[in-house]
Amino acid sequence: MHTIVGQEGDGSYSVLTLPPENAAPREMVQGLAEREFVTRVATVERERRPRWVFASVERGYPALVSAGVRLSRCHDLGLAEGLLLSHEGRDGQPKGLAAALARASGLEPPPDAPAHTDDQPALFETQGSGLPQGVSVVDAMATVLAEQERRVRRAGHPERMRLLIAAESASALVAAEMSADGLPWRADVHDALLTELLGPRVPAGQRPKKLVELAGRISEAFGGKPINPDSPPTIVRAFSREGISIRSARAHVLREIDHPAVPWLLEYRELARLHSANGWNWLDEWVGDGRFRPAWVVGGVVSGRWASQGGGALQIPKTLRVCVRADPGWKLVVADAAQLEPRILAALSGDRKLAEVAASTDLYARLSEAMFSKVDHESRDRAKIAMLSAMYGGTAGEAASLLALLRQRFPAAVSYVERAAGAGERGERVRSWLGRTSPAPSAAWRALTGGLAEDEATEGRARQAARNWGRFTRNFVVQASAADFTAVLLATLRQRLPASAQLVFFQHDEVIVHAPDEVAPEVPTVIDSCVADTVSLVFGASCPVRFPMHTAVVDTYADAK
DNA sequence: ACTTCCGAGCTT
DNA sequence: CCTAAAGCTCGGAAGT
Repeated sequence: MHTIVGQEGDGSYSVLTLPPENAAPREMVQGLAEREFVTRVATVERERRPRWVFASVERGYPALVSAGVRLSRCHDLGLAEGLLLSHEGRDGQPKGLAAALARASGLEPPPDAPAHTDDQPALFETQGSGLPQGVSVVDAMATVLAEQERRVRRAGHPERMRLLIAAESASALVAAEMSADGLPWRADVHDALLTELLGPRVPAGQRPKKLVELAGRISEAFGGKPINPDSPPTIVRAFSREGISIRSARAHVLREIDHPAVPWLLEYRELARLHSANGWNWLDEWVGDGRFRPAWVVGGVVSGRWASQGGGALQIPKTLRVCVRADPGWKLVVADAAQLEPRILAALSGDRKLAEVAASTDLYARLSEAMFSKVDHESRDRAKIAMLSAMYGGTAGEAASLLALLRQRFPAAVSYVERAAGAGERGERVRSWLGRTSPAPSAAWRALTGGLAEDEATEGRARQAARNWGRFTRNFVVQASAADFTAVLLATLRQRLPASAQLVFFQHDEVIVHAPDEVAPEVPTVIDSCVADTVSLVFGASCPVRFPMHTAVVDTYADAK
C-alpha cells in the first residue's frame, strides 16, 4: 500500500492512499493544516505502515522528524526519477515533479523549477513546482509513481532496480534522521585539544600564539624576511632565493628538502590546517547541544556515495575522533565493512576463486597466499596493490606486472573490471549491480576521442582522455555496487536496530550507532544479521562471499579499530 | 569590494 | 604523493 503526501499550491496538505492492486477505492484527504497533517501521518503509520511517497524526502521529511514522527518505509519520487533517467540514458533531463508528470503524459518536460529559497521551508516543496493550474500535487505524484513502476518493470533487472530505489529512499530517511539526532560531539574536549596544540583561543581572523611563533621561526630560517606560510607561492619563492627550486609547496615536496625552515613549515601546516578547517570557528558554527549536525547529501556522488554539505562531515580528521564521545550511560558502536570493495568485486564477477579468498576475514592475507604462496608482510602488501590496481586502474611502479599475475589467478574478477574499463574507453555507460548507471562522457570528451586525430599530440590527448574515462568506469562498477550494498545495509539496519539506538554517522563503509549501555552489547549481533540479510537481498541467498564487519563498542570513536 | 580560480590537505 | 578518484573547505591571489 502506498500513501502519497504533498503540499498543494494553497499551502494545505493532502494525503492520498492507494490500496494494493485496486483492492479498494483510493482514499483522498485534502485541505489539512500542518498540525492535522502531522497527526494524520503519525496515525496512518501506526495503523497501516504504508510505503510513504514523497516528492523529496530531503525537503519533506525533516519537519515530520522534528515533530517526532518517524516513518518505516518510503519511495522518493525525485531520487527514483534520477536513477531511472540515468538507467534509461536520459539523465540530462529535469527530475522535478512537473517534468516527471509531463514525461508520464508524453509531453515535453518543462525545466526544473528553481530550488526555493524560503527562510521558512515548507513541509513539502511543491509550491512553484510548475504543475499545470488545477492539478492536485498528490494526483500528479500518483501518476508519476505509476509511470515509475512501469519503467522499473522495463528495466533489465526490475527486482534489482526496485531494491535500489527502496534503499536509496530509505537512505534519505536515514540522512534526515541522522541530521536531526546529530553525532555526539564534546565541544569541551575539542576546545581543550585546540588550546593544547595552538594556545589560548584568539578572535576569528587572528593567528593563535603557536602559529605566530612558528611563522616567526620560519621567517628567521629565511634570513629574517617576513614570510606568510599560508601562501604557497611565497614559500616557493623563498626557497628559490635560497637556491632551492621546487615545483610546489606541498608537504611531500617540502619533506625532500634539506633546509632549516622545513620542520617549522611542516608543523605550521599541520596546525594551521586544524585551526582553519576544524578550529574554534568550526566548533561555534557546527556543534551545539553536544551534537555535530551536518547536512547529508544522499547520492551526492555519481557512484551513489553520499556527500555532505557544511562542516566537512566526511573529512573529520582522525585526530578529532576523541571528541566523538557517547553520552553518559550510552555507548558508541562503530562498525566498518572490512575490505568491502574487493569482496564486492568477488560477488559481482562471480569469480569462485576470489570468493574463496573472500571467505577469509583477512582477505589480503589469503590473496597473498594464492598469488605468492606466502603471507609475509611484503607479499601481503603486493597482493593488496595488485587488487587495488585492478579496481582503480593504477599502473605506477610494480602495478602492471602484479595485475598480470592477478589476472592469471582470478581471470573472472579481473576481466569484469577490464570489460568495464573497455566500455568506458569507447564512451559506453556501465552499471552497478543494482542498476545505478554511470554518466555519459561530456561532448568535449566525445569530440576529442571520436574524431580522426590530425596530429600526434591530439591523438595522444585523445588516448589519454579515453584511458581516464576507462579508469572511471572501471572503478564505477565496484564503487557504485559497494554503495548499492551499503544503502541496502543502512535500510536494513534502520528497521532492525533497537528503538532506543540511533544511527548517527555513515561514511562510505562505516557506521556509528549511539545506544544506551543496556542495548549496546546486542547491537553488533544485530549488525551482523543485517549484513547477512543484505548479502542475500543484493546478491542472492547463494552468494558465497563473506562480508565480515569490524565492530567495536566504545566510549569514544578514537578507541575503535 | 566582489567573484572566480588555484593550491593544499583531509576522508573513504 | 609513492594505488585512484571524488568531494568539501579554507586562504591567498588574480581578475572584474
